[in-house]
Amino acid sequence: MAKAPREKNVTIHDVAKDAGVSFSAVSKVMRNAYGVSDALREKVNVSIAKLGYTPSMSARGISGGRTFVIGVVFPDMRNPFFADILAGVSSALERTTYQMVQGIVQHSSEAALVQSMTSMQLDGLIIVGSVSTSQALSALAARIPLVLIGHHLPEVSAFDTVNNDDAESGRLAVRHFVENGYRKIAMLSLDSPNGTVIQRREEGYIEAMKAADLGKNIEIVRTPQNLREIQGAAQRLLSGPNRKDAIFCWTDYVALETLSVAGIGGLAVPGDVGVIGHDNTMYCAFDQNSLTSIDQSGEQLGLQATRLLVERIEGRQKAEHFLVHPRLVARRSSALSQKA
Amino acid sequence: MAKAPREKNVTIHDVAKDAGVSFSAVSKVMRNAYGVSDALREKVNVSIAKLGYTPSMSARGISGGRTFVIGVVFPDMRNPFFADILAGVSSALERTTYQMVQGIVQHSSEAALVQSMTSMQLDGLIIVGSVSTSQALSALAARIPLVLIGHHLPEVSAFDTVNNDDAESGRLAVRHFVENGYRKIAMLSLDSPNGTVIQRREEGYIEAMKAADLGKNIEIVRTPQNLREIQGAAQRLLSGPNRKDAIFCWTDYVALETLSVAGIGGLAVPGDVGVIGHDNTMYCAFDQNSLTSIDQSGEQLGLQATRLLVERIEGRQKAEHFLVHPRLVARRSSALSQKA
DNA sequence: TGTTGGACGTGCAGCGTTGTACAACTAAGT
DNA sequence: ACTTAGTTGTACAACGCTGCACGTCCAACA
Repeated sequence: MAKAPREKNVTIHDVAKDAGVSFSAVSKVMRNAYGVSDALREKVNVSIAKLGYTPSMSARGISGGRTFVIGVVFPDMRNPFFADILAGVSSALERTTYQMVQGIVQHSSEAALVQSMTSMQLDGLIIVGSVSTSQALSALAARIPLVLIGHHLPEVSAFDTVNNDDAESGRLAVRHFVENGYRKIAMLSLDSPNGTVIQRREEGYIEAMKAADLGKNIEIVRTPQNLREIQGAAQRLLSGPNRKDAIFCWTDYVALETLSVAGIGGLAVPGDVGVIGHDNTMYCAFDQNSLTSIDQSGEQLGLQATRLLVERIEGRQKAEHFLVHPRLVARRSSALSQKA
Repeated sequence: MAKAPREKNVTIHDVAKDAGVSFSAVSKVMRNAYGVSDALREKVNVSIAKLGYTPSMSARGISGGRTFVIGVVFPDMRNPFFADILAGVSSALERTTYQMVQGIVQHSSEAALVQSMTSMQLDGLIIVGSVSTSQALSALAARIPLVLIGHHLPEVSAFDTVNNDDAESGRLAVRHFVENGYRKIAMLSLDSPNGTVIQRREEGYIEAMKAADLGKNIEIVRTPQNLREIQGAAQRLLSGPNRKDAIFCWTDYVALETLSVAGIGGLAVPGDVGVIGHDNTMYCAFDQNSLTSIDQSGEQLGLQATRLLVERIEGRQKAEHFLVHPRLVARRSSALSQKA
């Protein structure tokens, strides 16, 4: 328990002493405040550079100033889709003074993580795929600027949202399958506490199935995010007398697992079964997968969310809701009709 | 620029007023300090629960206490290997009071990110695949408890390290190829500013090639982390008169790309070319990849790093260095000899 | 020469904690 | 009743900043 002796950080006082000015003057320079002569600024900057001073975020935060750090919270780090979102956030932040830190909800609860981040006085938060209620999120939004990615609930006004049109995703998949001659189209969906995103995708699937007069073929199987369970579900859909000839998967790695199960079971893709994934992550394009997938442009989502968040930090009050339109990227895994 | 009116957070003072005690008393309860009666503790806890009080990390940090938050910094979020490390960290933290936040070096420099995290008064830092010099890291370690994953430089004493035996990885790959009848074995490596990890892997490869009397076949191609360049490099290795019959890739997605290039080029795996990846990430097991890979157990690395970091935070001074031994997981992509 | 006002620096009161010094009270020993 | 020691709670000075209220100086103008 003995505390190791740590080097003291350089503070604003050290800089002030070195430059021979008051510490408030240094603070003014740091904040680009009014009433600083060029001479003073220069002196202070020299000392800052000499001593390698960097301001303490904690102190900034506690005394009401900006920390210029935003947080991005997401549920899982295995899905490469989140990397796309982060790339968008990252590039939106590139020309600003903001830094970003991430929080991944794994064992810890979303609430606890968000609590930690809030109490670190971050300037704003982007939460991806939140499992909290609108009510809890509104309460949170009263304490910190907030943007949600993947939160479809009707007309929240305390925070902004950025969404893919997930119903359209479902419709796109079904229509593409139908155009390519598939009929017994199932959906492999997610058993999730955060309903809305996946639910919309299911609704789009159902709607398009009915529109194509395939209502009797509708089958949705929900599994948790667990390879074993996904595998089992895919196996069931691809065997027995009621075998499906096409599967729309809620995210790419489920689709890749489905390809794997089909291969092991001796089924040809796309001949015996078509597969469509979601998110168009980098693995789709590999020749051994050649997976048709629906692109919701994670990068766009991240970019827009960041734009909205920064606006909000700068003072915007009125909520904005941004919708991204998905597009289907066709590859071999759904190309029944083109098949020789 | 108008600042939105935000709800004030509940502070230790609010709790004190509600419970009818001094604010110091509340602080004592929070810190489990000596000299608190059960009655007092009870009263305070009731008020805390009632008001939903949570301490401010910023204030804690500034006044020298623990924040119970550690940071994990890594270079990239697309490589699923890092998810394995985080899973390890996460599970090591599960039974403790520590929270974790992540920082991903993308556009921002590692130094700037680490600076931000340090100035947020995190209790400790784990850096994965650092590009900083040992010298800079030692300086950093003087300010904050530090553990490095993937930093092979000799005998640093200011911080702990956790490493895979990367030379052994290279040897394992070559030996396995040789045992399976491959001879013209190339290595697809990384063109990286952080040399040490990949360099060791290359050294292991070279050493084993020489030991197998294949020194004249040694060929190492380094590319940046960019699918286009990787693709080009794989294509070159797999065509022309000097075509290789086996490729050891520094990480799995490079190997998956190599499988893809082989497929497009009409080469059979494992018949015409064998492929081995590194990290044994989840995609290896899919039937369409069935990629032999070297498992360095990211989860172990994360687990051990976290253990060491917590020890250091609690006061350990002497450096420790932990080495993990890799193992090869054989799948179809390298099974030349077993081929019918 | 006196006055006004703008430009520039300084002083200081917070911000929400930690942790130490200290006061008040209690119970036991004389 | 009187000291002693232990136990419990309070007061308060940090910590490193922000941002406002002032004080000082100097130039320009009447």
